[in-house]
Amino acid sequence: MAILKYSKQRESIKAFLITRTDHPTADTIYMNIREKYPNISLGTVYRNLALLSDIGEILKITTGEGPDRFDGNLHPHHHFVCKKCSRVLDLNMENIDYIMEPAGKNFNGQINSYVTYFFGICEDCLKN
Amino acid sequence: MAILKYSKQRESIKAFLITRTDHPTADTIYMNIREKYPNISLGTVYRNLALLSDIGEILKITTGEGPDRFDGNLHPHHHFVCKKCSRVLDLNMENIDYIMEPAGKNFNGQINSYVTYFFGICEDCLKN
DNA sequence: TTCGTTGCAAATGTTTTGCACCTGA
DNA sequence: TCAGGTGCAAAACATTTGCAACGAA
Repeated sequence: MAILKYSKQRESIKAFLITRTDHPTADTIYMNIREKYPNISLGTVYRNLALLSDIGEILKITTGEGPDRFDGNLHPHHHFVCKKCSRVLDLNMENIDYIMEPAGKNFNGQINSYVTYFFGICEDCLKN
Repeated sequence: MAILKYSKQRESIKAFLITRTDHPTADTIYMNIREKYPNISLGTVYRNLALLSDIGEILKITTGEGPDRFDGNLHPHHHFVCKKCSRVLDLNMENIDYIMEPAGKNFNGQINSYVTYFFGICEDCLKN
């Protein structure tokens, strides 16, 4: 990978993601960054989101429901997706990395990582 | 949901998926079904894949790398995605449904299901 | 006859890319 | 200076949808 140069757009995307816990989509990020940098383009947002998630400074969340979402929280955690309102919530659960051990049994490839998404109905949707 | 009527297109998609263990994409399925039904349209393939996965007769696999894939194997299992060749393989591993228990702790919503994808390098790619 | 299903094509939604210009180091 | 970054617009992709005709029950 090439050497990174500073860019205020990239910094601002990263800074924005750190302030949010709702895992916004590229478009939501674009709308928000535009308030500070009205000329930023959606392409730049996508390019930087891809770059940042490639180098592990943010997380890309692909749930299978709707567009990708992004997360600035690097603390290891898993996500819950509400089937009703599509909200994505952080789960405060114990580490389950041990599931990689049974996954590697009877398998001759090399397992390096995993993702888990939990689905159901969120607290708010249960009430309404 | 409305009452289902028989359709040879839908049957043939389902039958095709049962013969495959490589989790084909909608487009691959389309290409293959076309050999028997040259007039089938890609829209019909997508409609039936969505329908079949809605009623639980097939599985939709969204790994975050490339287009969705589909699986006719309903036996509970998890998938491995090769970061190098993008192949999706079945993992023959013990049941890990117990991870839903820790996931539900400290969480007030209702968790009904989960998916897990394991990533790494497949056996073939390790050799080459 | 009814209503789910299909083929076709157009539209949609999301993401990527080419290119000329800009900017950080 | 120069490679990386940006804005813009077009393109690429994957998927969905409207509609008139078709076909199963």
